[in-house]
Amino acid sequence: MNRPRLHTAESLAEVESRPAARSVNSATIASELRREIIDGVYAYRDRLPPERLLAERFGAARGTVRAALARLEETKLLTREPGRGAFVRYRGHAEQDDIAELTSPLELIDVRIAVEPDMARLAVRHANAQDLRRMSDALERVEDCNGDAEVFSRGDEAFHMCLAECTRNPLMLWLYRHINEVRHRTQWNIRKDKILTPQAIEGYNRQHRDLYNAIVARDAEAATQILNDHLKQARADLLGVHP
Amino acid sequence: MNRPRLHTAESLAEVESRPAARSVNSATIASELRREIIDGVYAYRDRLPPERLLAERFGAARGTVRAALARLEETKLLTREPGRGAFVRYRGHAEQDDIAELTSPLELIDVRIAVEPDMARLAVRHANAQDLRRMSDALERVEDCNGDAEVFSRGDEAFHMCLAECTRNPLMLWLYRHINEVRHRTQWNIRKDKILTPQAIEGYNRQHRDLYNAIVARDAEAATQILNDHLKQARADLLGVHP
DNA sequence: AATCAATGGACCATTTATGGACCATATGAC
DNA sequence: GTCATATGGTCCATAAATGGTCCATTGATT
Repeated sequence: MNRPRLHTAESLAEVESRPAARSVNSATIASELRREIIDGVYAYRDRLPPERLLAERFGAARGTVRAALARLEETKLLTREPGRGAFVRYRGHAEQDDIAELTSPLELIDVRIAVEPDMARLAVRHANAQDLRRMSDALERVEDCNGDAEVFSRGDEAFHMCLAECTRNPLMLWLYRHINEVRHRTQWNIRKDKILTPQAIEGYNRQHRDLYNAIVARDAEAATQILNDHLKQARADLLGVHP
Repeated sequence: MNRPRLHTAESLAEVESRPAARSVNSATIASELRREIIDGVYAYRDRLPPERLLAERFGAARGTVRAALARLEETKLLTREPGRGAFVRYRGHAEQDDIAELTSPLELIDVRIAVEPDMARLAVRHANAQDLRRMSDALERVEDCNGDAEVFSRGDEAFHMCLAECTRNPLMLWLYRHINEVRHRTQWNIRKDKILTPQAIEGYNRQHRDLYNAIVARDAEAATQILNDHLKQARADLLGVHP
């Protein structure tokens, strides 16, 4: 039946909900909304109430609210999209929110570049025979993906997870589990098909094999270098797909 | 969470025109369901209520709920199976073991050596003026420890935390918060007095100052190198106290 | 008097939500 | 096995919501 047609006669009842004294100017509205955004009243990617509702709430005209929103948009706290609404762009406290939702693919790869090369060094130092066997298994599985982006992606995750296990460092393993979780759950995986062409997969697999050999040979410098190249390449592929 | 509308005295005027006084949009529905999944309202492998029921609960059309569910499925929190329902795919991290208890100081420093040097590189790339100011403040505080190991230790934690914030990378920040938490809570802190002699503290502070200057100068290579030396020294000091 | 912000109203283009209907599959009762 | 029911998957035409824009008017400050 009839849906939200809110702003009808209730405006009369809302006389008290706001001070609504003459402090109705765009600046105060902007600062109040800014505070609410930073305080997390509206979380990252949440939609703010429609301009018409905000106008009612602040006892101001819609144009005034629009001026306030424009300020917040300039400050990068908001983005506004015609027909859709105003959305929070400010990424507040990662502690309470879903970290996978807050992390962009570029930020993810930057973290991986920071962690994994030296993780390979630790892996060389601490991997035992059983670790190497598991790594070899993972390597074969990811090489058997036949160019399927989805299968490769899962196998790749498992392979890198193996590397983390090779370090035999519980904290490192804990950290990488979470990195991998973010990687697995990041919504931008949509681009995978564009990035993971059969040729790209072949290249990645070659690097995987090289990395495995370096670890078996206990060549820490080579392993670090290979993984660094591997991730830098992934970063370049990520950037190259859009602009 | 974000219920801007307050349902106060609307009862009289609102005979029937509003089944649900919320701004119904697929994004908020998705956000609410995601929160419930992560909070464990629906556990791993649980089935969510049927779409038609959810639609009723949220006062939205089924299509709107479906849009929200589609989003959750993209981020791998759900799987939907025709004829059966929508099932939670997210495994809440059991967090059974306290990672701080499982980590030795050597393992901790190994992880820090892996993470922090490249973290400094990201900091150089992304720090803004406000970040640098905060870092400068932290630097002064840690330099004012007067050789007190405990005070230095806390200030040092804050300084390195500042560095993590300089990266402006939410995932990196999230990870380093946990590294720092482990560092703070690890019980092996007993050796601190043996390691953190006034002379050692002085040396560390010199490196801190150098690191800060390198970041201000946007010299990524120097910053990386300094932090690497800094942590390698800490590692050596840690090992040197025992053998 | 001039200026400037705010107001209130109207209209536009875009996007989303709605309310059906029908289908295919899965599950359980018989 | 058969059937009824429940569930997700799909499609469609319509309605509603939303930000973007313009404009004449008002009120306060300068």
